[in-house]
Amino acid sequence: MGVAERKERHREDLKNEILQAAKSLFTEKGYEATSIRAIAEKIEYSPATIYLYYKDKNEIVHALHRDGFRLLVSHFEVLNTVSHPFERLKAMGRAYIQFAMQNPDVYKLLFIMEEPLKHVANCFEEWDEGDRAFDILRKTIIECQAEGYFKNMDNTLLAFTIWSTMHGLCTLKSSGHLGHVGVARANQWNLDELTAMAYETFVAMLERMKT
Amino acid sequence: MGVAERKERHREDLKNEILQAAKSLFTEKGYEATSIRAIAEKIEYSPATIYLYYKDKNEIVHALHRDGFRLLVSHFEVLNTVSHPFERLKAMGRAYIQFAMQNPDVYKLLFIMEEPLKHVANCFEEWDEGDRAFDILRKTIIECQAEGYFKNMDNTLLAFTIWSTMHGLCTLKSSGHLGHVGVARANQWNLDELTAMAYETFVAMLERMKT
DNA sequence: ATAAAAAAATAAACACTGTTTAGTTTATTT
DNA sequence: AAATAAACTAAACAGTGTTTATTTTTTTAT
Repeated sequence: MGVAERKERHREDLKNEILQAAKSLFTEKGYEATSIRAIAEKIEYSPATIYLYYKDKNEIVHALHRDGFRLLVSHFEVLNTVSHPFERLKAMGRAYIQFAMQNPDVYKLLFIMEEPLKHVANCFEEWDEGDRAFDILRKTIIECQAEGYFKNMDNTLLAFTIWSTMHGLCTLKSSGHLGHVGVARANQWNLDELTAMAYETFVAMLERMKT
Repeated sequence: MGVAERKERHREDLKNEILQAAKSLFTEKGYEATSIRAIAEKIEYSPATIYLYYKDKNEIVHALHRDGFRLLVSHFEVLNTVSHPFERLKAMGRAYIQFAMQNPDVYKLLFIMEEPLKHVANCFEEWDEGDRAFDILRKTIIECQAEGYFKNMDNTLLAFTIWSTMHGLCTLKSSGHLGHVGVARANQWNLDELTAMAYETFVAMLERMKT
């Protein structure tokens, strides 16, 4: 009865091979510029074969979306070693920016594209990794409040605000908008320095939120 | 010699007609879902005619990009009547969110899509409206500093930070991410309320930046 | 008014895209 | 060895942005 299992394993292998090919092409050429035909050529199968393993292009995107959130959560997990909550919060911000810069296409998939999110909304049964990442932030904020930070502030609202700032910073940077206005007005710094310093400006604001 | 001028005027009319058709279709169906053929059908010309007036689809997008920034700047201009700089700053934030909510497709064109920005970068001669909008924010911050706000903070960096928060809030809201995590954790508010309150949370932070 | 020149508009094609259908090849079971 | 099931693919469909050759319309000159 090991035959069925071997075949099943082979199916899973090919499914994963498609995913890896798609991931590498998305990273190389971007989502819109990657065609099913290109993915098929990379794995040396016909385009129609892709559709035996994935319903459509969106399903491939969704699979990468799920993997992307796992990557982000694992990226955050090492920060559990930082015991002081406010230090951990500051490190989370830097880690978020780092993640966005190191994986721009994954970031796009997770937080910019609308299609993958719609798919998640239709899958009630499965636990959403995105929610988990948000709860990590919220939990850290609550711990900060126990240390005297952010008194009388709603933790969920503050989490939204902090997330917004991080997301805005990352997207304005990678879309080129920060570079466009930044080069002319702050030419003593390069783009990465500018991003880092804008974040430190925000941290300075958060630091004043004690008592 | 009025003949050439009349013809020129007719040319401009058609050019503008294409633009308006494109704008309405973009707003209705979104950028990617709007085809040249659909624009042509709307103005009742053949698809090829579009290319006599615009080099390609990007040039149409770019023209709308320019108009969009003019709209944004004009949206901000009424705020010059607010004399107190910090009040003006707060109002600018609300106006920014309002603009993004009322014109989601224009907002996408201005601050999310990368193509139009690249085009602007290649046009050194023309004054960029986007820069102007940023300078309005920066000028307001400088005036706030004269009133005792944001001491020892770099105005450009602070402008980036504030812009990032606004941009992050608007994009996370309209992409559905805010709704996705928000509905479960803050179901006493609807989406618009949630956005407004996250902004007020940020304003509360800015308010503490005095002295 | 008529023929020549110029301008404006288009039909048809090209090379792509995601996706589907019908058919062929390969592997397994009886 | 024949029948069945699984895996794969060639070819097509309807759509995309864009280009080329051609036709229609308008203007100019005789």
